[in-house]
Amino acid sequence: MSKESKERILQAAVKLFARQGYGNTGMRELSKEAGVNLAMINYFFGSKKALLKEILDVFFAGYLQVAHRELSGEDELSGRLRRFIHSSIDFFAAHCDYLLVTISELPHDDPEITEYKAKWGKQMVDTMGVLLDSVAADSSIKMTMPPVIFSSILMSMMASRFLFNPVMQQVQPEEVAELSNERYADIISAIFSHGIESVYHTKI
Amino acid sequence: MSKESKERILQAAVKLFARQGYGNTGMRELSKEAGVNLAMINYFFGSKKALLKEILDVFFAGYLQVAHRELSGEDELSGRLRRFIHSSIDFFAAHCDYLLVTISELPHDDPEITEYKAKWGKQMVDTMGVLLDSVAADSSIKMTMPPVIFSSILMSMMASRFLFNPVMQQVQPEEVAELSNERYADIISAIFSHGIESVYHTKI
DNA sequence: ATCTTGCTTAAACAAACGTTTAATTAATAC
DNA sequence: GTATTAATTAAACGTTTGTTTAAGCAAGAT
Repeated sequence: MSKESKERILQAAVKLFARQGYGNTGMRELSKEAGVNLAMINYFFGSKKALLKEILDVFFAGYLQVAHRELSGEDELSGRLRRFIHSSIDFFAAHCDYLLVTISELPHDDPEITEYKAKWGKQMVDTMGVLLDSVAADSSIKMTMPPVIFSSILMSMMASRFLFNPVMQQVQPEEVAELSNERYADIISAIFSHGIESVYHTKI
Repeated sequence: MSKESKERILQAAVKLFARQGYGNTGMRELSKEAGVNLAMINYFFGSKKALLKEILDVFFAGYLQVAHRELSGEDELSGRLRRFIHSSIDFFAAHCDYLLVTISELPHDDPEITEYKAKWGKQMVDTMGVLLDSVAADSSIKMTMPPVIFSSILMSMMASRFLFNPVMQQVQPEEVAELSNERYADIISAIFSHGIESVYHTKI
């Protein structure tokens, strides 16, 4: 039952942290949700905070893999960008709770977690930076929008659907449900690539 | 000292909730930060959760006022959109901690808070919906991107700078510091308006 | 059969949690 | 000056927090 228990704890943690927040979720509630004894959580993960770190690791490691795959191609930029956005949104949809935990805990500056986020953030920016290199080979042009800004904007556009979903679900449930991830990815792709074109005065 | 104390509590709460999260912040820590006796918090606000509600109210009420002001004009769409984005980012910068608290707590589904977020979310979408009406008078075109999606995307683009700032500050401190809010607003404005043009095949 | 290893359990730990109480001080009204 | 209201305080309320302990259990190895 070893692997099963550890996995169940992780699943329960992602679910509860996403819906209630890390700080608002207790370990007893967590152990009950996972159907596991309280002490098993610290047995497998060491501490509550380490459990959060594990979640961040799983999310970033998985997503960086997706990003590398889609951005490393040698075909034309517009196709690569479009594929990247579609795959990102697919990944976000498949790991929605992981995404919500990550984004919710992003602004908090727990000294233990901060280095984690910085480490992953750097890799994220480096990975998406190759896109920017393709758009603007000239470094003087690239100063217009440094990689950190470029990445943040694209990232938050892609994540917006899932971040605001809990609220928007209540505001206009039908409209949200009708729009597929596919079409959402198309919209983001169109807005971003045409928008970027206008910023760099370049055809993508 | 009445107004001073209540105000100091609110300021301390926004600061700590933004940096540590609502659930990770205790009332004793809060009272110490505010330089006020522990019991004063519940004396003025009733409960910890009511304090969070107050923060959401202050942020949304203030921001909706800004949004109404900038979107109610009768001048051409492009100017209105640009002004709206600039004013939004100015407001976000001036109330950064409020924004961070709001966004961080947005995905959590505390039954007491959910109705609050839905109420404000609806007003938000209604307000920004007038923009969409100007872009796409034809309702069949508007179905391409319902108001909830339109609002979410624009909102998260404008907020991205402040959401990711704590991380990006560590990744590329100089690049982040060099970019003014003014130029950031210009970038968002350019990306969004040209991007939207491409989605609706309309000149804004 | 004994030993070892990994998993699971119930119970306990001190510390911190949000909230309430009752008493005291400060300010305002009559 | 006295009565009334508002603000502030220290102390205690009962829970719940995250973590640790020590004992028990199953399974495979020697």
